[in-house]
Amino acid sequence: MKSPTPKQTYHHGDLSRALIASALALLQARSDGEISLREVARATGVSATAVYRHFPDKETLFVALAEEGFERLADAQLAAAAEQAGAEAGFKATGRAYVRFALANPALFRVMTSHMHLTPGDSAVGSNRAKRLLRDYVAALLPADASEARKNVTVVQAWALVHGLAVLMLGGQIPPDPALIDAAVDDFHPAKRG
Amino acid sequence: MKSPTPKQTYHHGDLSRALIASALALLQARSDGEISLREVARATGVSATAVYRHFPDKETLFVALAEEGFERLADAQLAAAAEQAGAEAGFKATGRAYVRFALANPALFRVMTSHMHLTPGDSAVGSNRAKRLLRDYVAALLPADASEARKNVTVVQAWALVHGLAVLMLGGQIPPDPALIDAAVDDFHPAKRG
DNA sequence: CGCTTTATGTTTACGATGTAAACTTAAGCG
DNA sequence: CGCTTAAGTTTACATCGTAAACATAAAGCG
Repeated sequence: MKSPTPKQTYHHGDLSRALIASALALLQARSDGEISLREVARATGVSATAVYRHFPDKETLFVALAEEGFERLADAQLAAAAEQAGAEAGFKATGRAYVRFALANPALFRVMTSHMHLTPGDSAVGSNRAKRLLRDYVAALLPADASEARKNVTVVQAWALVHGLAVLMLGGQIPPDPALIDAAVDDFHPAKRG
Repeated sequence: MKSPTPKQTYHHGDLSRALIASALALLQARSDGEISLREVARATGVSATAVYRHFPDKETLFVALAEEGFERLADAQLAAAAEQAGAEAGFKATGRAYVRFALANPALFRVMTSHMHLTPGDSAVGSNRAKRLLRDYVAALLPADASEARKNVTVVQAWALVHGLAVLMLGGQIPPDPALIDAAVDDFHPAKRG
């Protein structure tokens, strides 16, 4: 049997997790601007090239960060939904949580959206939880005989609405006003018929 | 003697315009990835530091690119609206044009959205034309007694919807299907009451 | 136990980038 | 003409991502 305390068999002690942790901390600190590989290595107290033993390149490290971000987003959305009774209230709560998360974690959110295109397809991406939640809510809100295409369009609309709100507010194009988030999300009504 | 063709009073001949032109050409070619200052200078046939006689830094050059992009976007939206009769048809046409523009000019659109936060406030930003168009359409579509706040919310919703669609499609999160654009945009109906 | 292998890091090095500083050239103007 | 200044160039530097060579510690095996 192995040691009772969760120990690592590695040299330094699970560097990849340490790198991700310091990177997340850096992202939380600097709410804008890019973050560099070397900066992450420095914050972890390790040489820059040590990173390459755990990630093939900077991009891959950032994809890992993005995945952690999607996990947290999904957590926030599920928690927000759990506080609500009824499909419509829950649906809207997830939307508000999406925008609030982006505003609360601007740098992380930007990393998430910059590296979405590299998510390894169907492999374990945490955002799948959030996607399923959204799909289920849409199915519950639409008439039972709604076509699959119609559900799809509604999912896309809802996602685009909150994503657009988040990005535009982060970019300073729209005031990051909580009341505006609530109004814009709550007043979204899926078209009953196409 | 000098040449009779339109000459400039400057040394090289209006470098800043030449820089912007080659930068736009580069953006059209590479539909993804960043573009560097030195790359733009190289493409213009000039030394890297020559750029600094016309722009204080890279950021400012890119803001100029973004402004040109917003002009073109506004042109595309106004042209699309002009082809339609009636407020609702025109409104939707501008939305479709927004998303189509992004998909047709991915690199330019990314520069536009990355540098939106630096638009010099009220100073001559071309996007103001597009914003006014949107505002006017919303005013025409909403009941005459709609409050200013309600109009505002509708403007924000419409903008967020098309912007989110564009960004998510560019990021590969949503298939860049023209039919999906049409469906998502056309099925947007402003809430009559908040 | 010692020896070999392999995982994990480090140092060094290279080309690219953004930009500051010093220098050069060419227009414009008295 | 010579002076001033605007427009470019060369050089230099810190930083970045990352390749290559080297170092070391852990693991495995006789």
